[in-house]
Amino acid sequence: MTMTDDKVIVSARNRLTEYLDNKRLRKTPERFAILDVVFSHNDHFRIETLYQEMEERSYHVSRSTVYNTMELFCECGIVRKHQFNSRRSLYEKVVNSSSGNHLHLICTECGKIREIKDAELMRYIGLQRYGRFNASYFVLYVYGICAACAKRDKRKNKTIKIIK
Amino acid sequence: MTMTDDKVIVSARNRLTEYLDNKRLRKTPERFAILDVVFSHNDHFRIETLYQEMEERSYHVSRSTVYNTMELFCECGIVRKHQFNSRRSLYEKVVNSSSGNHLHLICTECGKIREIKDAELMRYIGLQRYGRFNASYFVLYVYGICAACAKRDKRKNKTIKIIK
DNA sequence: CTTAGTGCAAAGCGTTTGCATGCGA
DNA sequence: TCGCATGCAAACGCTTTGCACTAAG
Repeated sequence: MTMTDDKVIVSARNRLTEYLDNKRLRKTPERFAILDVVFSHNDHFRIETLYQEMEERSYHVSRSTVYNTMELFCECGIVRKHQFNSRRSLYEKVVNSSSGNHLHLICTECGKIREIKDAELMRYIGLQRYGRFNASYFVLYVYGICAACAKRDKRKNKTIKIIK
Repeated sequence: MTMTDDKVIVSARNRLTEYLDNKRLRKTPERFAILDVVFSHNDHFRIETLYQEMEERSYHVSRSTVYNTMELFCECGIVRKHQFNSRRSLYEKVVNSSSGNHLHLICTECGKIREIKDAELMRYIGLQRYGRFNASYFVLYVYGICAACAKRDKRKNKTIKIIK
């Protein structure tokens, strides 16, 4: 079930090539260079991070190109864009059709994001039908308080009570 | 099960009052005036819209106050903030604990958002447990192509084929 | 009387846009 | 050659911030 990193990136390159062929778009070196950097990440990443990493590899691309390319990747389905907070977007690679359909636990206090795999729940959601709406993928965000923050809050509340 | 609009707003004012009391925050007239405008909406709305509507009512508040207040309302749980696209945030009122837990169908082509109520699915998701993470609410976004866009795409593809 | 809350304007910053240039097909 | 892509810098627009002032408790 699990692919090696090598196979994952090769598969992604193939998917991109196929998509570009279908849409009659150009297979520019920039697109494939950015794809490699994208797939070196195993968690969420920012646009700016990608840009910096490209610079570190001495492969210069403009920020515009990174933005354009990430939009293309989204349409192609090899990455997914998230808007957890208003300021900036976070992206994540999509290894296979089911890898993107996980749920995110988002702490409303510290903002930390944890991914959870729940195959059964995901299957349940995936089986739903929404009339004439043609669903391609879905995202489940669960907001709440993470264990660390809950612990901290508890301590703080105790202190306050003692002071009073 | 359904409350009249009057009861909904009264209930919201009470919830706000209680929250402000607990947190030892001030019950300013601005907060309650904004609350009224918020609850005049039955769908998603923007910050700027709230601001304009306050002006129309000849009740001037600064944009900062609207932003501050909406953040307070989020913490209080009477509104929910959504980041469907990167540009701006959309808000919606939360009438009761279950009203916020619906799913959003988001068209990736035209950006239109439709809300769906699926009590069974919502209950199923709500029953899940996530270890030490204390879940308070969740949001399900389903991305895909809406009926209108699908129709338009179909037409367009036909035309292209004919031309070729 | 204290200080949380408000108003205003400016700053911040991720993202988009316009246009000249470059390069894949 | 054609026009999609890229690079660069400026513009954009939502949101945040700093500071003086106001008013709730």
